[in-house]
Amino acid sequence: MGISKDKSIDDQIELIRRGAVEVISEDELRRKLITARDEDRPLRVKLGLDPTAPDIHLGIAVVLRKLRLFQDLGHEVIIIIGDFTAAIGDPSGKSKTRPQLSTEEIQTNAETYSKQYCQILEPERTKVVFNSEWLDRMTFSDVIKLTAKTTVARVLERDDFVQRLESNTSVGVHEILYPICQGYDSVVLKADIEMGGTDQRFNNLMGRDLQRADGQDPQVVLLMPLLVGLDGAEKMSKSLGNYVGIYESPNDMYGKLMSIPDELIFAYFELTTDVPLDEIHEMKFAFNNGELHPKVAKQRLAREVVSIYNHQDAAQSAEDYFERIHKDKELPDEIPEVKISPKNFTDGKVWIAHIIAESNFAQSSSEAIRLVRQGAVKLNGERITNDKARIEFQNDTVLQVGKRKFARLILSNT
RNA sequence: GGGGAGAUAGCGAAGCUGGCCAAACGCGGCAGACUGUAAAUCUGUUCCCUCAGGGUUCGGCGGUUCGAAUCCGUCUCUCCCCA
Repeated sequence: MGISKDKSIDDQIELIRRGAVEVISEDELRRKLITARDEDRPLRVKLGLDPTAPDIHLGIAVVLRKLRLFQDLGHEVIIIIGDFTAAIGDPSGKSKTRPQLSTEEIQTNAETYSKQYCQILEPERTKVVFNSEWLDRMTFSDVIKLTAKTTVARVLERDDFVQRLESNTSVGVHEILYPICQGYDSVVLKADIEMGGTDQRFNNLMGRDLQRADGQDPQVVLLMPLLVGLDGAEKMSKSLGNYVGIYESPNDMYGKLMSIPDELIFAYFELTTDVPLDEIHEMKFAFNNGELHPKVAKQRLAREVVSIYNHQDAAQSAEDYFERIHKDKELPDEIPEVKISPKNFTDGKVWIAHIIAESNFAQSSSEAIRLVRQGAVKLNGERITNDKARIEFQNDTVLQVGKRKFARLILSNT
């Protein structure tokens, strides 16, 4: 398995550039690609993953899929699990100091990652390393020598810190070491290319500085945009809950994709599917002329994405399902069962708010009462408006809260 | 080491001449209407408790008082200025 020779360097660069925000620098990238081809030496493409949120979603997939492209072009991918750096907490894009993780948490998260990235990457061409391997072994004097290679002004020039300093928020000393750690990873691995989201710009550039200081050819930095999440506002992230996980069921995935705001449709096409750019531009043109209905465009998007992570026919059945539920307003096929404990029963009757709270559709019975008062609650399709209602409990009653939350109620025996 | 400012519900931010404060307002969240599932818009809601009532909150602890987010003491944390 050698370096791809059936694609011209220009074609390769075009593929690499798809969706990318910035390549630092394209000339260096070209040079590296040429050398790789001529010497038949794969490039070492690095990606650091922070093992904080273990579920891989479409946002991270944007970068992973680009790595897959490099593999397809014959290069080597190195995933760094930032187990050591996670203990520091990446300050990128954060307005606050991040909580530090325990080693056990990091370990479990890292394992989950390893299982999941195979969905996108070719396992046999992917090397996974933990940066504690070298960072943990450094002595204090090693650290001092390393930090001497950059300056405080350099580190403090990044936006996150500037903003935090200006807004009188604390910046921990350990946090300014973060980019240095990450940059040092590149030195140790002799990375040719480092991939990342735009929020990694500073960290990745630090890698170039440190590599240069070490006499290495600095890595090319390839930055992908941060995929905007389902809310259309914030970047997709697990903690914000605006994400689509690549391991989600086709139905969930499809449904979530149908809920993105219209403005995001084409960015999603570009970043999360393999639909050729020409075709995307045609759709966008038709969309702007009012010839292409947004819903139709989204359906295509949802089908494309679902079929990347599932079998072919999954997309179609997810679409049928979606139409049935949302257009025809039928009940979903699979309604999760929720066990209701009999402890709150009197004479076989339960207070409606108890059921809602027990189904986890409300955090407290106060919240449940509010939901009832707002007309959000239905039992077997019938709206309940009396918040004091006590209902006669029957197995298989379908509880609906809001538009999307369903549960089939089952009496538990405890 | 010295001087100063501050910590209020998920976030931001009022209140701080003691009672009318479960605490303004904005954002976010949730729900209803409207729709193409959304978004935008409008409306309601947003500590807990079977709730026309009750209970626990305003960094922690203790005190003054009939009564404290509001006054006093102390502790913890953060920021700024000077050295």
